[in-house]
Amino acid sequence: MTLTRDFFRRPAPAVARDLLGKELVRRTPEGVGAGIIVETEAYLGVRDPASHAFGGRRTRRTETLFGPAGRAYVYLIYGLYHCLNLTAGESEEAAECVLIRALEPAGGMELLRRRAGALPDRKLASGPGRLCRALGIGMELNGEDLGGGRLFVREGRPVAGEEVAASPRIGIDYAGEAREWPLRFLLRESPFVSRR
DNA sequence: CTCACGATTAGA
DNA sequence: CTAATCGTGAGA
Repeated sequence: MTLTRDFFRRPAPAVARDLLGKELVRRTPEGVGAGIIVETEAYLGVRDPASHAFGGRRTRRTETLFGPAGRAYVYLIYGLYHCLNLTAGESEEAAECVLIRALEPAGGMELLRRRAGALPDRKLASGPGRLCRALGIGMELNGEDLGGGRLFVREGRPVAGEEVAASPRIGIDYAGEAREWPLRFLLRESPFVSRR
């Protein structure tokens, strides 16, 4: 039912692709919020100019990227928003991960709406910053094991190959030729993806 | 120590 | 189109 470490201990692009249709669940004292993953991006770690770990950068921030697969890598962006990644890859040295970019809200709607503020349901969790806000994900979850119960991924609905589209990643114009690598995966027909 | 800047978002 | 807002990472 819930995905175990072996699921994440594979190349990041495969993990990113296979996460589509799965359900991300967040448990807090206030209640449970959940959503179906509809958009992801793979980051290839030390060999990916778009990755925080590019070139082997191992710092306080990137430490969890160099740890085991199947954990949350959370960071603050623009001093305002959080982004949620799930660590992946067959070797820890590679420092690969998958960015969760958009969810289709699927549980705890009242809680999600309350945290997201005045947004239509289709935008509640559309975008990496918005989904973290809606699910109540902050730095306290950085390094969190996805088997710990506060945050995990489980089977959602099956996804056929024709439903999946790949495209270049968003917001990495600084990454040279890597900005064209087709490492963004999304459900073609989903109205909940962050961009068309 | 300084300083440029970001895997984003909301709003004009 | 720009502002918001602060931790990070590189370099002096």
